[in-house]
Amino acid sequence: MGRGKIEIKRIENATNRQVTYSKRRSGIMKKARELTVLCDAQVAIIMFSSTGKYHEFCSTGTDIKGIFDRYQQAIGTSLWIEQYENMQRTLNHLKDINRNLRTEIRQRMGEDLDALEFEELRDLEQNVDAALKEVRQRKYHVITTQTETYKKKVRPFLNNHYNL
Amino acid sequence: MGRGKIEIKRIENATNRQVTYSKRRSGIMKKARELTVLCDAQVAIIMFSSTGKYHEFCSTGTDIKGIFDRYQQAIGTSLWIEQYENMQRTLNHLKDINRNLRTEIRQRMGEDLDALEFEELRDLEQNVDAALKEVRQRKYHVITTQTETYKKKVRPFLNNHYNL
DNA sequence: AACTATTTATAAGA
DNA sequence: TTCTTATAAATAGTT
Repeated sequence: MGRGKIEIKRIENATNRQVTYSKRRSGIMKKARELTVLCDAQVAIIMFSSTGKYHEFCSTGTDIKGIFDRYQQAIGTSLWIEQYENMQRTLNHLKDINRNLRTEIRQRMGEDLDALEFEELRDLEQNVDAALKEVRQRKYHVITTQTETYKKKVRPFLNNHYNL
Repeated sequence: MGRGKIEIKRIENATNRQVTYSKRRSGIMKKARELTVLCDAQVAIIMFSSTGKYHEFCSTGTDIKGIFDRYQQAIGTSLWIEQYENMQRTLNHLKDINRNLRTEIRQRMGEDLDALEFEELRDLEQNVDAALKEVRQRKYHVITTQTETYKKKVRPFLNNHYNL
């Protein structure tokens, strides 16, 4: 398509090569844009010229990263997707655990007891009662053996910074 | 270019859309191949049709990953490392929280008290003592108001599955 | 899948 | 570089 037919092989003249690159690049980008609109497709294009300059195209509603993510899922060879999803699962698991732990602590502080049934309350009572005895015993032990001055450090029982 | 001019907007007929996608896709791929040869360029293309099928093009001498790596270097910022490191930080933070919460619970159970100093023990004792009163009060409340039969559900106080 | 009338892209020239 | 234009190439509608 042009004044003459050309052979598809490397253009040796550097200037011509750059001009052709520029023209054909914009041609491909236009075609890509049309394809995404006409056919409701997602397209990502990355180009590097022989001089090292890069250009990209990406269909609207996503980005290069999004399309590459999808690509990796499609071919199954997830280079980092798998690791990412693993982490996401672990993260959610940890959040669940932390929520449970905080509930446990609140109940051990005598809060949020409405959700507990009688048998649970009975177990909790016995458990807290036993704990209280342990703490008192330990406190007595400290009083009778410890001689140094105590630091003023305050323990953060269920402080706000425990929440993520 | 065809029997008639078309408007660049989504083709509503699904069959036509697929046919056009197929034709134009091969057109773009051909153009991309020609560009890489004529202009000695590197090109990567990823496409997803509206039906979810994917196709790719990549210039010879490299691969999709290679071009995306180069792209990331070109734009100077890794698209994925950042997100990954963010997650890693969040994960470690959650693990710290989790560890603190479990320590708190153990101490509220009267375990691992050796690390506590006198004032901490005194606070803990008061706290557990107050909690015990709350639990007893609640248990009494349940006994005197609840009439239904209690389910046999066992609460998992600090069960193993709390650990990650 | 093929065909072909048209539109579109572009090579070479200005 | 940007514009022009003759010609090659792509493709929309059809079979």
